[in-house]
Amino acid sequence: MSSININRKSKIGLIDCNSFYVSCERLFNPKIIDKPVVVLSNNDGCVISRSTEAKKIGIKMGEPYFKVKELVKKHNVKIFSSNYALYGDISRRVMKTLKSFSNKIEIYSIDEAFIDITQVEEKEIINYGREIRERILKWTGIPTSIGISSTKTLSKVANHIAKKNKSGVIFLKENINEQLKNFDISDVWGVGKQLSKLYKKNGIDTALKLKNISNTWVKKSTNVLGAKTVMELRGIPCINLETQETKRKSCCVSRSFGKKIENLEKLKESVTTHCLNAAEKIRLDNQLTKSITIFIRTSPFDKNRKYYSNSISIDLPIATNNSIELVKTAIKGLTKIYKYGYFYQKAGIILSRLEDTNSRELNLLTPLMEKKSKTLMRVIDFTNAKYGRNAISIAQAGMNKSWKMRKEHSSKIDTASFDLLPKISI
DNA sequence: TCTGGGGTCCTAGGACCC
DNA sequence: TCTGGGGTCCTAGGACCC
Repeated sequence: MSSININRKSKIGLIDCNSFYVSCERLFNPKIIDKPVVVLSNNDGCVISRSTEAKKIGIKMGEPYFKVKELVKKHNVKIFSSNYALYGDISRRVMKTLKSFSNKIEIYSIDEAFIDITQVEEKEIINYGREIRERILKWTGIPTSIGISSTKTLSKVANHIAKKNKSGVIFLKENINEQLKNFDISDVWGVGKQLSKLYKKNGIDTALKLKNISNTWVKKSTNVLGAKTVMELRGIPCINLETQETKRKSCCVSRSFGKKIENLEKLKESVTTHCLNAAEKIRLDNQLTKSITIFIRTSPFDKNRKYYSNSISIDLPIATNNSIELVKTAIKGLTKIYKYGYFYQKAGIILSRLEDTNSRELNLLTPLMEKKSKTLMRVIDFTNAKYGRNAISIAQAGMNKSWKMRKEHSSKIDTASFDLLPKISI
């Protein structure tokens, strides 16, 4: 079964890791446990994870790093560049621990999962939540918060409250309205920037007011998702628990450059590198792509220069996951959208309309070439897995990569390496 | 000087057909 | 001069999430 129906009597828990990336860095660096810590996005661009101490200082989520440098210096905040290999690994450990409680789990993001715990009796529910927290902390070292209620949207609300609560576990059943009354509309799951603006303009500034809005109004003013959110706040489940991990439908690889680039050759290098990475990803999942999109843009923040952004989508004649073929197509597309005289800040590719390799079995008519290229791709993937990404690459990807992103604060922790484990002297 | 990256879903509107 | 209407399918772009 890939999806579990949630009903009014369900108990759905949302487990969310506290300051996840920061917590991961702290695992390997006990000295920073009580210190203000932040983790930066790729290219050391924005703040994407903050410890409680860092939040208190006034460092905001998503803020550009250069804007908080003063605060960082003043309060001696510890800074980390992001290390997704590490976070992915720790995330798998957390999810595995969670599965020791139940298989009725939806892994919602790298640091969040829904769990169906309907079988647990109401009077036991808080204790059960505590047990989950304790086990995850003990087995992985990661602190979590748990919100429990009868719909996903309400358990999100509960989780939000649990984050600010000492116990870390909230069961939302009685006095829901009391809680929703003080719950800001923009913190409701599914209500983003645009919807917030619309709701606030109409005097709806809390979750309770949204809950009590008329069905006709919400359907007329928003879309089905808006209506679902309202129903879910009322305790009427509209969103199922997706227990089966599905394959991705598209695959995007893009990066900002460490410094802006003007030159087509350098853009080609980066697009080539992105293609190789994306192709490897879909091969790993046994997928083929039927369409590739290439996009480039200059910085949207630079008010002194003219903005340029363009993309092109190209359909592949036959679904493929062959790196070389994808690179060739991408370069062709890039050449079409490239304009001389701009300082580019970012480039990327998207593979879409992905399908399973199995859906297209090789048969007698399959050209020999295709079989050969499959073998070549397998060898490349194997070598790169063993000797590090890009051990084998193609010349087009460039050797010195002067456009490479900034990563000045990396903890360089590799969970597959013994050398980096803390040493104990006896 | 310096502003992330990778996804999903929905919908309006165009293309096409009869 | 007059220039339908209704249906389906597809896609780009927008909104949302973390």
